[in-house]
Amino acid sequence: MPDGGYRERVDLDVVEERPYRFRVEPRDGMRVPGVVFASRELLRDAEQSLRQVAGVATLPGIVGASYAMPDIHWGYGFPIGGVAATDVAAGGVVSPGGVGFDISCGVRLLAADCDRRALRPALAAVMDGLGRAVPRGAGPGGVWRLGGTAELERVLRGGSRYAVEQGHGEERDLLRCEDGGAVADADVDQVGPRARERGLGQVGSLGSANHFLEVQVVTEVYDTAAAEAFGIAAGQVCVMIHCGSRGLGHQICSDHVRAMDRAMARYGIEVPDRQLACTPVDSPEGRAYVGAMAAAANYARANRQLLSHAARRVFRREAGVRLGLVYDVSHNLAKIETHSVDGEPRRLCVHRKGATRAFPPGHPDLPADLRDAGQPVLIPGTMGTASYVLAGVPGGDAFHSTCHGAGRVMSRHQAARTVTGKELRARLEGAGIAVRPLSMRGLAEEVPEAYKDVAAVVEASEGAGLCRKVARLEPLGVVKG
DNA sequence: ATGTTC
Repeated sequence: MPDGGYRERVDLDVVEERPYRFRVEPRDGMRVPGVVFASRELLRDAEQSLRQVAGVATLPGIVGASYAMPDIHWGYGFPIGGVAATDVAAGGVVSPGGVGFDISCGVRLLAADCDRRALRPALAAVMDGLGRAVPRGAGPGGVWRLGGTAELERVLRGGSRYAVEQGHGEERDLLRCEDGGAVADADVDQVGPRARERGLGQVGSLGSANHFLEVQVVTEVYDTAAAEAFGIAAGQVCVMIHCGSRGLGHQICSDHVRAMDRAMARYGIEVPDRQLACTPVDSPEGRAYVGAMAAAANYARANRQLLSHAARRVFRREAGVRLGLVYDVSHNLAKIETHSVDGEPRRLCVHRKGATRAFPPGHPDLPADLRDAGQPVLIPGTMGTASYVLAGVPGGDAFHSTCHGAGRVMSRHQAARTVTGKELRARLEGAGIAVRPLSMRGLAEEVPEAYKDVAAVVEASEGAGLCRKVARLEPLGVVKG
């Protein structure tokens, strides 16, 4: 793997254009400016990430600006929170670093047909059941044992749709999934043998780090009409699932970064950081990555579908409660979308890395019952803190994108030095939050103080005109790797 | 994020 990272350069010229919007003036090969939506407070110590915004602005075919969301922080090549669109017909590139290692990492929210008071007597049994039913942590293990590579290929092509066809969900679920539960352009031939091997045993598993399954309660509704359209109300119990494509997506990213790093020179592409490896979307290497990435996207969706199904079985058995899907959306993905550029419709490759698509009300790709409210945007908070449901807004900037969550401000090592897992568990249980961790070390690494304040991220996103708040949720129970 | 450094 190329070992990149920006070298120190002269300071960037960053101008506050208006509240929650900063502009990075073009220089040093930048083809477009940088535009960062954030507060001054959220940009504290963001120098490295701003340099990454500037680096992304040098990519061939980039249009508009190199954008970053309020939860911007340092990532591989692109900043996490980065959004960049390239013009496919004008030699625009696709870059695996613009998607990230956890391809199609995302969030799914289910709403229970009960409120927190009704669940209370069964909560401990539900949490115990979830603790047994939800595979998690590093390495293999998943709720679904795939028959072999042929069935893996059906998952890679069919995503949530295939999982539902096999009995792991309801037909209605697919109406509430981005892209109906599967993207169409998966090319399984571009998924290498190691990725396949790693993917075989992990369908239906959370993974580790900031991934979680939480039982939550809606503690505040900001937009009653949108909340009603989404099927949530104050006091209602929900289940939020945050996970991605596990080792399969990680391996695909590694494989295709390597291939592009080797091929780039042939296309005459130079980038200021090897981690920005890319080739034109319309090239053999570009098409190969896009096809493999789409396969990983479907894998991640099937993963969330299977975990939903596992949670449903536990809720039905332990509490007689039914879970309906609110929405499922990714925050690490590149998609070919049509957007207006200088008044002309253009086919763009929109990279969203730690950024969520946020279609406005009336968008034709939204299901009819969500058309008036706009697309639900699901923001997972840090363990033990609040999560949010947002909605897309008219005129949303950055190709209809908004934030994805709280960014880390403390390293795992640093975090684990501030508290033991045992202490943190006691603190959470004391606050009325049931915890079912796999590892105490892993729990300590996710101490809330290791992250930015998700409420500030959401405020800045709304203040920047990228989305609006619909509801706030707080955890009743956490299942973690 | 990740068979947490091929």
